[in-house]
Amino acid sequence: MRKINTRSFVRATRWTPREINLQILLNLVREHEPISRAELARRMKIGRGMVTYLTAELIAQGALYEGDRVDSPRGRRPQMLYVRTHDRLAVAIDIRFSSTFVMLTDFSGNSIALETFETIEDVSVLVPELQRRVRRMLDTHASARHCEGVGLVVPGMVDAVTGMVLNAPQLGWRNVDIRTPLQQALGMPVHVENAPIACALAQMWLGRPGSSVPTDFVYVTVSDGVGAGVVVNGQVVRGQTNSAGEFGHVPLTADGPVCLCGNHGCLEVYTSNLATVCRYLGKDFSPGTARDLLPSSGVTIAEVVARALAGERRAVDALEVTARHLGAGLAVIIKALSPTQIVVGGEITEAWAQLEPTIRAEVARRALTDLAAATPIVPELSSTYPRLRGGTALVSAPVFAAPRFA
Amino acid sequence: MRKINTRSFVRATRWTPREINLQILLNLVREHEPISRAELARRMKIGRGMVTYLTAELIAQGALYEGDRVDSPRGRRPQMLYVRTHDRLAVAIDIRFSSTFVMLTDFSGNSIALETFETIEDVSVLVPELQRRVRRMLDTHASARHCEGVGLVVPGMVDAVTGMVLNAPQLGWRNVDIRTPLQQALGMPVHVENAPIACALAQMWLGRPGSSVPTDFVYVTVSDGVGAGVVVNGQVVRGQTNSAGEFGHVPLTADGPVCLCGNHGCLEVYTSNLATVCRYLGKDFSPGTARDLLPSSGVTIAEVVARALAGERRAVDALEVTARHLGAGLAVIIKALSPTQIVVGGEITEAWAQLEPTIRAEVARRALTDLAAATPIVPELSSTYPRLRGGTALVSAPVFAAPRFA
DNA sequence: CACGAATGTTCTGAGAAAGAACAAACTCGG
DNA sequence: CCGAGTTTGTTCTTTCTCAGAACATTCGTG
Repeated sequence: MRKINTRSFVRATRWTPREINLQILLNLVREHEPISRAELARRMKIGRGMVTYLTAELIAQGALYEGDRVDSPRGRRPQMLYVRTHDRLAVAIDIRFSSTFVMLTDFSGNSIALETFETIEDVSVLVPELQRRVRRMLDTHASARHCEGVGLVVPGMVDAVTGMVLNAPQLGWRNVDIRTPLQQALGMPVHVENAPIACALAQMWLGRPGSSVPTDFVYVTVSDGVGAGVVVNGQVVRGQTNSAGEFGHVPLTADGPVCLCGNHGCLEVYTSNLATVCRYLGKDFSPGTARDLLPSSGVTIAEVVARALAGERRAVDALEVTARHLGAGLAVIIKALSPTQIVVGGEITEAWAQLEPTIRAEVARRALTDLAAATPIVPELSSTYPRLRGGTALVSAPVFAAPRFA
Repeated sequence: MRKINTRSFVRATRWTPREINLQILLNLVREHEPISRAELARRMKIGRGMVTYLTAELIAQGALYEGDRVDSPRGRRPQMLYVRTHDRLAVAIDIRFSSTFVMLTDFSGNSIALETFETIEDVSVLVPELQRRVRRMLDTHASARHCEGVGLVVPGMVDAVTGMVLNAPQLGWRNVDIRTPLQQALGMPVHVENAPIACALAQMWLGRPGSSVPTDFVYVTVSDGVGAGVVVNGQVVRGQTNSAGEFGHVPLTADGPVCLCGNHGCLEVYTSNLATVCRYLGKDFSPGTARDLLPSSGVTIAEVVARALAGERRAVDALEVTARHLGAGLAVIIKALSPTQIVVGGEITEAWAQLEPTIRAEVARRALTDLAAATPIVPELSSTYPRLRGGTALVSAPVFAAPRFA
């Protein structure tokens, strides 16, 4: 659902319908490709002549391309249209607590190359390193295909307009501008976004063709912290201070463990990967100790999940408790926003089969209505690199999303 | 911020810009009235000719009217335009646990007549009673002015499309259709809406002229229950199951008193009027006893507020505790949505001066950032009948809100 | 190989926005 | 009292896009 904001663009001009129709057409192709001009005309209830006119412009822009003619029962065989994605590239970068991932993808999110290195927190060192790696990747793999931008995903709040990283505690960044230097170094547009929002955008714009764009859902990321990307009426919710979706710091209890944010009993202190690992190790979770404890113990969340899948009792129990609290957190989201769907991302989703019954039961127990209790909750496996898909979406989504009118 | 949904209306036609511009123009007049054509042209950055053309249509439709010419320093004196509200009427009905309010208002929410009677829960008795009262009101006070509809506000979930009351526990209504019979009885359109959402709509569309339409805020109602109307990107959030905004049932503690919804420690069990009165009376709050206890004790929330204002220690303390928990609840809303403003409605706002410091302190203590902590929290006094204003908004808002394209 | 049927293109007309030109109404200064 | 200057509001012409019809293309079929 794309919107035209009649407040920010002051007026509709003679070209407004044209821009709207171009947008609708592009999205119809995106959702139904391959699709013929005649079919588009039927769906949009406009003449085929108009479609010819509009597609010509989109083809000239390089947004669509014509495929082969395809068989049809009778009459002239239709010429199919496709969204041009395979030769338009994007670089997705995911900066996390310990590792940084760099992936070269095409516009539909298909991986072309992937690199990993230890996270460098000093921006003045990080930017040249990224520059070297991205350059090399493009030289090696791009082969004449054009890279249209970089999508940088960070664990923390980001200003939507300036791209400033306002606060990313895991990286120790406060009011860091990485966009400007990286943009200069690489000579291409750089988009910076908070991880859950980027993941939500990927859900919207990199979903399977044929499925329509989801318009009311919440993407919950469970990693070192717990965050959420909220989409309402087809628009990402950032809030006044770019801090919407901080469901990780919703309190579940008034007297639980202290969280990094200073409050007691936040969802995050029960369900973050740190908390789960601590629980597995039999240690009390506390924000101070966890950071030091975990690396020294050598146990990672992936390890805990693997052991749970192998049937180790202690690991299963630790995840069980995480699932129960996560269910409580999701129940809050359902009460607040009543989304059509909740997508959960993070390492623990690899054990979804074991977690789901507990989560569902907890949600059902707390839901206000049967319908709310039945809210679909689906996992996105971390093996599909959701955050890197989010990075790609940062570059490719603006092509499909609502046009901005000056 | 009005939106045009490019998904539901399939395409933009040649008349789309015209409809958009009519909408923008109408809203500019609404926000800046009185305003001249020349000023509108400057704001919309279009020629004065276009404005003449568009205003002519709106005047013909009866949406605008021309006022007097006013003085200007030099040149031809501009002719001011106004939104036609004073001779367009609406009936607002607020059905509450004990009393039902019926108000005849004009389109800007000015009260013309007000009646109250004891709530009748049986719809087949309620509808004829409402019919009698509305008829009489219109006969007595309308005097040639046309009543364009009824806005009915109920404490509970309402289906946005059908107008069915899905669940209103205070009235004992489940899947009750009051819209159809009332519409037939009165022969005018009836809009049914959940109270917090209606109040939020009133905030958007019946705000003081000169102030722009707020686009990201939450309206929290504190009465027998606690609910919220959520507005994001200029659109009301209803959620999949029409149950968005149920912040009253967000848990503050895991082991607090049991709520009507079956869970422990909901915001509502600490901050609803029932809870506050129970606390004042020194009784433990429990959903079963409260309903019976309060009428028999004869103490109302208004009484408690009055005694607190008069300085009675016990009343002040009871409200203090309510305020602290309310602050905790608002903190959850701020984390979830980061709104630009929170509006609080309900009887307890009459004691706002005493409550505010406590609420603010609690919000600040729990907020994640300084900016979030500074989120404006403003009261709407119940003496201004916010729910009835909401009823009026149900009728008048569609005139200003986004047009629907077939 | 003519015919029907479907797709895709081209052409003409209608209607709205854009903007220039014009009319109206007022102030101010001589 | 009158004309210059200024601002508002109206009218008229131009321009550009949508709408829809007519036309061209390309297939299967008898």
